[in-house]
Amino acid sequence: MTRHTHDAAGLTKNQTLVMNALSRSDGPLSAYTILDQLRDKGFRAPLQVYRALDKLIDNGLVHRLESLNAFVACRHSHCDDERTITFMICETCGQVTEISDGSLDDRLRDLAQGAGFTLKKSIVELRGICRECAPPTP
Amino acid sequence: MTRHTHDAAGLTKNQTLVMNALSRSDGPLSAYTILDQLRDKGFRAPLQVYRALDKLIDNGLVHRLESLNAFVACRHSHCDDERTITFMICETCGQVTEISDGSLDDRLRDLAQGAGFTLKKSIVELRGICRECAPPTP
DNA sequence: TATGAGATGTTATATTATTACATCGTTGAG
DNA sequence: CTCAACGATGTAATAATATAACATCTCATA
Repeated sequence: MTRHTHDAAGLTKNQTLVMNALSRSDGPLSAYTILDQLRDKGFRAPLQVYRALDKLIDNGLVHRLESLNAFVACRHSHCDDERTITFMICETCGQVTEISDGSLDDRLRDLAQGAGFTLKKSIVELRGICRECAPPTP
Repeated sequence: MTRHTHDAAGLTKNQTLVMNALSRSDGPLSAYTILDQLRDKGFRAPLQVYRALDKLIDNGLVHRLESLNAFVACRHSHCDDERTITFMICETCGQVTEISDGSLDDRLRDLAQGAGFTLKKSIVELRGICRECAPPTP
């Protein structure tokens, strides 16, 4: 058995707490927001959050949004793991949508390969206004 | 005449100093690194750097790298202004290469449109190892 | 049981970014 | 010409994000 597990995915106590905080939220959370939400569960220091986030990100359960310095629970069916994920971030409501698109992924790989660049990770974040927040069509 | 200009592009004194610091550098610089480089030119506070950066970014002369919290001078021929720029960031040497690719841009626009998302800005940053830093081909 | 790896707790500090407010220079309306 | 308005600047303080360093704890297993 793996160590200190507290749920089906084999997460530790802190990892589970952080994961639950992100899953409950309908949008991205900053590390410090998570910390505040978990103070009454015994969290004291940012490192407790950052350490859990690191593992969750390694496992693919959480994504980091670089342009927000914030984190979201992965909403994906995890059939397509190694593929680039495109995040659409609404600047009005804060909602984040994940898209996995094969042809985008292919194009990015081709671009990298064409430059002799060994691709480790692709970051794609689209900033704009989501359908719900857009002015209604007349 | 426009205000406080100090060079051909119509930049102010502080904007010119920050621009020059970035142009001299062969890689991205953090705002605080720029601040340190400009202390002997009279810079005292981060805000002097951030304000200049904001304008330079508005003008398209500087790009912000979201995954590094750092800034680079634009190396582009500015023929293609409104297009998505892809940054290839070498995690070994720190060099950053800009690529402007039409088909990538088209794909991102299509993805956004398909979701009813009004696209304001696309962030594409590829992390990996550049050709020069890669192990030599045997 | 001893031990080693990974998880955790805690304090301090580093790094990145913004708020708030005062001043100054130029411009343009009157 | 004067002065109001705007944009750039200067400065201090603080907010927000992230990591370093070190001690302790838990558990699997050798």
